[in-house]
Amino acid sequence: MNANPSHGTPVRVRFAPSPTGHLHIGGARTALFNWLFARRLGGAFILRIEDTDLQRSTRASVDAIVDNIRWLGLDWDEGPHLQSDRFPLYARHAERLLKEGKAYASDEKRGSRPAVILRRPEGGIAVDDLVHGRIVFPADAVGDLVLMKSDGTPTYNFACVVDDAEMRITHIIRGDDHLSNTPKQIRLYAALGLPTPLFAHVPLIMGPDGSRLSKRHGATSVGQFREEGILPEALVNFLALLGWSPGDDREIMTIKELVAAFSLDRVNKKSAVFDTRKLEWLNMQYFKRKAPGEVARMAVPYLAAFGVPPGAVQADRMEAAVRLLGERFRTLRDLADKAHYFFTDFPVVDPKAFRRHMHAAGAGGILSEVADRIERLAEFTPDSIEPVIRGIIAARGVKPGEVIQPVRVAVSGRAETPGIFETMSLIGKERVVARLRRAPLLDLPGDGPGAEGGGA
RNA sequence: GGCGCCAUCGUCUAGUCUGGUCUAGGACGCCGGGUUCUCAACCCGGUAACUGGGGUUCAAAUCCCCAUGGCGCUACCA
Repeated sequence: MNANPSHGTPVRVRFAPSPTGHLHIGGARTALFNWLFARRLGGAFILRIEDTDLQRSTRASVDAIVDNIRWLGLDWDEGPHLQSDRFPLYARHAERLLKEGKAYASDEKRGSRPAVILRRPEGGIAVDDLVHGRIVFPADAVGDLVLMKSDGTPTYNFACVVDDAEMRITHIIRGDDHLSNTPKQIRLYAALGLPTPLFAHVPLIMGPDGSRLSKRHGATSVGQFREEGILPEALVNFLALLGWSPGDDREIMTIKELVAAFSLDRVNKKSAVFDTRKLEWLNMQYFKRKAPGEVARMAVPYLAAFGVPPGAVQADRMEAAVRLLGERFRTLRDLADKAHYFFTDFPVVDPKAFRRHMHAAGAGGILSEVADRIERLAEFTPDSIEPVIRGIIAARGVKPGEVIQPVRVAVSGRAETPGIFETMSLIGKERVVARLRRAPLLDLPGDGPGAEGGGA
């Protein structure tokens, strides 16, 4: 049924999003599979924008999608072609089908002209899908098919088939949601007298509740993960593992390794649930493999959301903060949140941490003692700070945490930070002392009873 | 409703095509322990799955049928 491009024929695949919104995670995965397939086989990856729906398509969406595909590192060999530039082509093919009697003009008057409709096929249609195998559709599964709408624009199925044929696409790799379109399209290739490409329908990506991934599941666009500070290589790696696996136990794979290992016959049939936690874990794995200086540079723009404008970030200080934080962050946004207090006069204070450690008996006294003793230090290094704190712990005969935790909260605003001596040292003596002195005076909202609902 | 697709730990998956080597492997998460100034990381240990029922066979996660469930499509949207 399907044309079978011989081994010598160069592979040509395409990604054809419709520019009615952002680049969806499912679309990105489809683009990635197409790209991996093309690169693995030395073929061409073509970008085509399906903007036949003039009402819903926007220029901004085209730009955003293209930008995010580039960000993912998926370079294309041709395009982006816009279907809206190709309307005469579709009209020409429709005209031909009309002349040949394969299509008829609708007698229903809806727009300025009659719609062009393809006559229903005689028998059933079989699809030989590269991931599903042979699928047979009964004859009545395909009815008459509108090709050109009354407004003169082509329908999706028609424009798609004309373009895939014109662009000599050899393999159509797309989501399972297009499976039921396939018999219609095969029917169209036949009517057009054009060779039918091979099809590979990849499983859909679902939300945690098992329904198709959509906005209500939270972040679902590539742009949103980008804004969170997910690395493109981590997202690519993660997406590659959704519906495909290399067949061994490898999970952390570079783009190069993915290209080398990719094949359509290892693509799953079952839809996959998108697990943000595993994506974040993978993201951290990529941070671990990067130089702290590079991570620091990437994180600078994210600091703004925590009150630190890019101009206020000293590069060496940020790099030191990244080294100190180690593996304590999973996204760039997360890193910025955990590093902001190295750059501000005072930290954003977590009320829970404050309540827990600052209200402990003697906390105020401890903080002022630490401030007094530390202020006299000539050198403000981890090695000079530690004996002072240890000395106070010993003199009071308390557990280390009873001193260190109040200090940690006063100095960073939170109950978890890297080692306290290193943290204090990097923040700097002046700011540390000021924070220790101010903390006991703080009166945090949400602190007292009834403060929770007190808006008005 | 009709048509189609799919079905292994909570999640991603290996194993299914080419039945035995699977008392079903790995990873995320979760739980416990170690380390420790907190958290993270790390190390050790643990939890947890072949949807159900019928066949076929000496033997079924693997092959066949039915049921059930989930999802998709059912537009002059894409």
